[in-house]
Amino acid sequence: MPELPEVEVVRRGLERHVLDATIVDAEVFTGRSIRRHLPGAPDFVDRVRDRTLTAARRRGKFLWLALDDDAALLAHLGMSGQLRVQPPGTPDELHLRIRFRLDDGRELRFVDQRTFGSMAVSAGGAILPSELAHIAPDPFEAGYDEDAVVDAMRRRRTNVKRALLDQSLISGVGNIYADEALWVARLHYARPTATLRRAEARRVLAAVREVMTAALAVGGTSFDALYVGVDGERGYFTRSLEAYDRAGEPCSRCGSPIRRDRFMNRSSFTCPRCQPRPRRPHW
DNA sequence: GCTTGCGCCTGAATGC
DNA sequence: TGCATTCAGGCGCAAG
Repeated sequence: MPELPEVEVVRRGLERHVLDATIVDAEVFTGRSIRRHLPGAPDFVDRVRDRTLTAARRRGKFLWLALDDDAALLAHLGMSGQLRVQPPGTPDELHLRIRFRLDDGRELRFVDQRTFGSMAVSAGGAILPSELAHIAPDPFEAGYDEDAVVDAMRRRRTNVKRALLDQSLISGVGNIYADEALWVARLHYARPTATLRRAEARRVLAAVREVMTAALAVGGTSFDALYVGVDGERGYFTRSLEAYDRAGEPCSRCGSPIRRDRFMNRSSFTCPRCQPRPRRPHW
């Protein structure tokens, strides 16, 4: 379940291992994995063949490799996607979806069990692929304007967790870091955004940056050598989580058992004492 | 125009 | 033991 910190780790790995490499050929094994590349697999392969990778960039959970013709090889890892750089002769992974052969014999591989992830080639999108026009800047981008996010959030007629997960408002936050940030900020997920005081909105956005920065500091040390990837088992969320997936365990602040609710068709974890459910009406 | 809900997908975990 | 069901999650799009 890669969110922004995990995707950033992958981006850094790509920057380190495949920059300046040239793709000599590609194979698409699963059409669904390039469903966002509307012209289809033969076109996808044509557009990456003989292209040199000139930069590795990211916005929120999307990342892309700039190509030397100003196009971009765009990737979203979805829930289970991995990008791996493998030496020649490495056996194919069970869920290998796309293979890129590099000019030095290594392969860049897109591996994705659940196929919620995808890749595409965006023409002329080396700086910012047009597919990402509707994705808001993430909290670590130069163009991120936290005051503007505070204002936009308070104008929404929704609740604070839904707002955090809305990639058109702020990008890179998924279910896990949303719960962690809300715990740090002591806000309940169902709190209507329209009732947030400015200071509360600022508090939760600061918490988003805080939990992601901490995760990145740990995640950045978990990957090395000849592969870059998000490993579902290890390296990911080895850092201690305060709320997410801790149902029944004591809150580290007050000792109350963490509670799990079904919310928005997904799990939400809160401390019932530190994050009391908003009374309504709430002004 | 904005908000909400669903479908996509596979393997692990759980239930009977 | 074995089969069936539930769950996990982000995104895009349709419906409200």
